[in-house]
Amino acid sequence: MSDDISTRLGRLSPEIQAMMGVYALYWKLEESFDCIETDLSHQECHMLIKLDVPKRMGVLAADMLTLPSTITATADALEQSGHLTRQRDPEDRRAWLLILTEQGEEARNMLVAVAGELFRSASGLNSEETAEFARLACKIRENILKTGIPEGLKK
Amino acid sequence: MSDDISTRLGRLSPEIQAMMGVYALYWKLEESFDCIETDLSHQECHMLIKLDVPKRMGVLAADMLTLPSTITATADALEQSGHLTRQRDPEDRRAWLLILTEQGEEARNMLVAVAGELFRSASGLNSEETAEFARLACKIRENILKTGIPEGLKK
DNA sequence: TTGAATGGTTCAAAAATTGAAGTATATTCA
DNA sequence: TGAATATACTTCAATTTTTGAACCATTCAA
Repeated sequence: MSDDISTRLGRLSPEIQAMMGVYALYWKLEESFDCIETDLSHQECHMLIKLDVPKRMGVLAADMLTLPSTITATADALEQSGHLTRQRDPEDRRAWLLILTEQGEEARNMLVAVAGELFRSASGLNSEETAEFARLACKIRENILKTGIPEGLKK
Repeated sequence: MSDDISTRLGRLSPEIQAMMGVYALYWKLEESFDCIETDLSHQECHMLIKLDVPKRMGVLAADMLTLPSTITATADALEQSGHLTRQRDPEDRRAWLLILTEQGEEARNMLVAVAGELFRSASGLNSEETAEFARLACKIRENILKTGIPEGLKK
């Protein structure tokens, strides 16, 4: 039964296999986020996890591949709930730096711990495989942050 | 500048590094989907790609970790646009099998080809790394399809 | 053959995302 | 210098997507 799945998957190109794995993992992780005891939205969780150090909103928008207006909404919510504060970037007073409060730090630590646990149980990989997967994932992430939209595919 | 990113990422656990890579890749791929010349929604693209062989709607719902009602809506749209047909599953007449039409097959082939290209350019991995990544991704996907929600995290 | 379970549908409410127009600060260069 | 342009973020209304509860039809179990 599950061999069926394996054999069918085997016939797909490695790229599509990789993509399907990524989608399955993403969807699973998102689903699991619902189970975390917290009243944060998914987008709010993502932002908290990304705020390991203060960051500009524009940087977050680029990183999360979303529009500035979405970042504004999410930051508003997190500011409202006391998880972060806005502070003008002294380097460029047009920009805001988002800075976690103590409460925000606590929430972030909890999320990072739970997310790590989620990855372990969702992926089922051992620590060696996890390390290898992480290595490639980092490489991919750096490539994505470095490059824009692939040529020939712009709107 | 980008060393900054690398060093910061290096301090995070492999699990979180893996997750961040997965999120970056997922977001990038979704963004790139917008650039594909087609009037299919993302969910419709996902469904087409998953329909390498006829599948029940329930199977798709489980696979895409979404609600039956979402699958119904997506299938309606794809049926409307002539990409697939519904056919009662002879094994269980409550269930529908979703079967691609010729037009659906064509669209799927195009999507699979473009998606492969997207993965290559977004990830920046060479073919050896891609194969390794795909291997782990398949393993993860199988684990996810096999297991339910991780214990202790149910609502 | 009746009651419970399963596979899918409907539809209205809720949530998330978009995009265009606006404010404030920076930068450019005539 | 200062006028024009670009950048960083905000606002808000419209669109899109997702959710979830009530529902119908078929199957399974006793």
